[in-house]
Amino acid sequence: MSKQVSPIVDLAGTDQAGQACCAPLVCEPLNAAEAEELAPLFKAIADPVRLRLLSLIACHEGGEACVCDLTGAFEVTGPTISHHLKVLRQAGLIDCERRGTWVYYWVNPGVLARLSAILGPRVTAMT
Amino acid sequence: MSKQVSPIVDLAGTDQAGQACCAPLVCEPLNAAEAEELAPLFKAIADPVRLRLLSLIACHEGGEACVCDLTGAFEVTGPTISHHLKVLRQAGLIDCERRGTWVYYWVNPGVLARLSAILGPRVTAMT
DNA sequence: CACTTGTTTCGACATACTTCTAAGTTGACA
DNA sequence: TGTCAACTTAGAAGTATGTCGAAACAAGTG
Repeated sequence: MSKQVSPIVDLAGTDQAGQACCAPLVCEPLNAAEAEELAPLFKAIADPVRLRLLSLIACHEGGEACVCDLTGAFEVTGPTISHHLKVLRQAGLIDCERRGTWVYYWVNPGVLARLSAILGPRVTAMT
Repeated sequence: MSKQVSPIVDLAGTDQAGQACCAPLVCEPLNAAEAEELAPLFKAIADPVRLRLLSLIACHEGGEACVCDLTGAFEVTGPTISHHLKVLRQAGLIDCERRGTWVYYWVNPGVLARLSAILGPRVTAMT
């Protein structure tokens, strides 16, 4: 499951072919395969710590944050933060890179947009 | 069927007071309280069966579905479906009503819209 | 090289979750 | 009233998750 830029990203929300892959779940029934694929993504953000981590990273200046910027904002230990970052990374929601002593994380906006589109009440047809 | 809007609904996505409650998490950092409140909602949809249940209910004609319409679509037993429906209901994502022999479920669209807005890349300022 | 700081991995523990079978409840109908 | 069908609740088993402390790994500095 090599992270890097994952292929999931191009399913951002604008369904270029009108495929069911991005239609809001209120528009047409999710099939089993789609549900099996989406559930782990929602599971990744279904934790208060991970939700805040995601938000902190996304809002941090430059769009990226080093682990040391994040650890201080929580009451949990470093290893726990590291574990949660790993979960988010394995889901494809964030990516990271080591630069010298520090490891920087940034959000993969396409995946987030896809989840938003799935839950969206209607296709936001704004070009 | 008129779907009895619950109080949560007015947090739909258009933040009437510019409150942090509805700003996308990529815009400003989620605080601990908000994260604690949102995580259970995401957890409720972080399961393939519940994701499909939600979708099946939302897409069913009339916007509502009886349990017997849902059970057949899954490989799990009736009690398991009932359990998942309860989880969705307790999260506020769906509501139900007994009418005679059958119990009908419908989606609370406001809650879904709120989650979508939280994940959304930017406030969709379309009036 | 040794030492310090930043970050991840490992192993363990308690808690929570998914699913099942069995039994209970509610309402329709003969 | 008795019986059947639709659902829900209760209890149990197996698995997954969140958290920690200890230890390992990585990179800079003296």
